[in-house]
Amino acid sequence: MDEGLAPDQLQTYFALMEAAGLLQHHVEQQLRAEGGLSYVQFQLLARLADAKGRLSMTELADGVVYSRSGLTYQAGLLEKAGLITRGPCPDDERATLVTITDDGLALLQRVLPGHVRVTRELLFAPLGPDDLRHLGDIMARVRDHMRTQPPRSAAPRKRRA
Amino acid sequence: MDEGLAPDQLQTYFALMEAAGLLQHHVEQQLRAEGGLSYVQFQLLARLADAKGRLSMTELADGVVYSRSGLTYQAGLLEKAGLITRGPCPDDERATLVTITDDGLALLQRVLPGHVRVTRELLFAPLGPDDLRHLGDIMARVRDHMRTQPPRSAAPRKRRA
DNA sequence: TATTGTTATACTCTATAACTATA
DNA sequence: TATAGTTATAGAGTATAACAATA
Repeated sequence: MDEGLAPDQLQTYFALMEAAGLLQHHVEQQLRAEGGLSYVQFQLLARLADAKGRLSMTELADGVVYSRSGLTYQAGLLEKAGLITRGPCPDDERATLVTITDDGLALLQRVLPGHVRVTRELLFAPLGPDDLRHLGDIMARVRDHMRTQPPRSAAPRKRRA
Repeated sequence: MDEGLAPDQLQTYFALMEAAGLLQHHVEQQLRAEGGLSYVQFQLLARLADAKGRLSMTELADGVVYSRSGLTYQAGLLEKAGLITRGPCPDDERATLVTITDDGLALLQRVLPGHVRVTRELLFAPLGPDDLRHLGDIMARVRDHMRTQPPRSAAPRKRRA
């Protein structure tokens, strides 16, 4: 099996992508309806709430957004909504430190129950304790592996639509 | 545990979402670079290739796109690129039947090896045979469960950014 | 020179509603 | 009336490149 995927690999891949897509779609609907947030914005707020201190723009972007300007755009929206603040960094005057506001934390709290509800009903409902253990172990390993992969600068041919 | 998620559930959920996001991002880069296709377009072509016959627009949209006009837009692009054709349906004159062209099939073939390569290197590299079996079984069950869930018309409160 | 962040801009994609035509 | 598909249009989001300021 040097090239191509075995049939069970292909099925697993497609099942994973479809399930993740459906889950993300439902979660985005819930976040939008109950908090006016996109999933990216939710991720940024959650990351800021987790890192109780402040994060630089670069640290905040990591893994969530794939371009500098993309984060500047989102941070602009969140700041305008009063959910975060941006300020100078004492250590490095080039950097901007981002902090979540009390309103931001409150919004996160308001949105979380529904978020958890959707996740539980859609993802965990059909799984037993063993499934959960296996899935958590596997996905943690996969995620860690992906994080350490080089950005893969591949860009060979290019044609068509 | 009637409300909220256990810590291991939360970790599993986040690991799944991050891994799926990273995988999708890499796959999209590869598809764009080697075939000029978005992931949605790839899904549509793959679905058409799989269903060797023709599919109506509604059948084609199912699960991939969440609005009628979204599919019309994508189908317009694919047709303009010569990858699909649209024609009338004998059974139901309201419907449009979509077919993948030889060029569409050829493009799919050209893109598939790289697609498989990314998937193997990113998703399957860190997994053993048991992992693959577990993951395939779990995700198939989760996907099937999600498919049968009602569209959940929830849309309670609505505020903020 | 390299890095942090912003801005300007163009582009892709999606969703809503209005519309046509057929069942 | 309900359904299949298209169109018009507006809005959100992303990426590229050029830029300013600091390391």
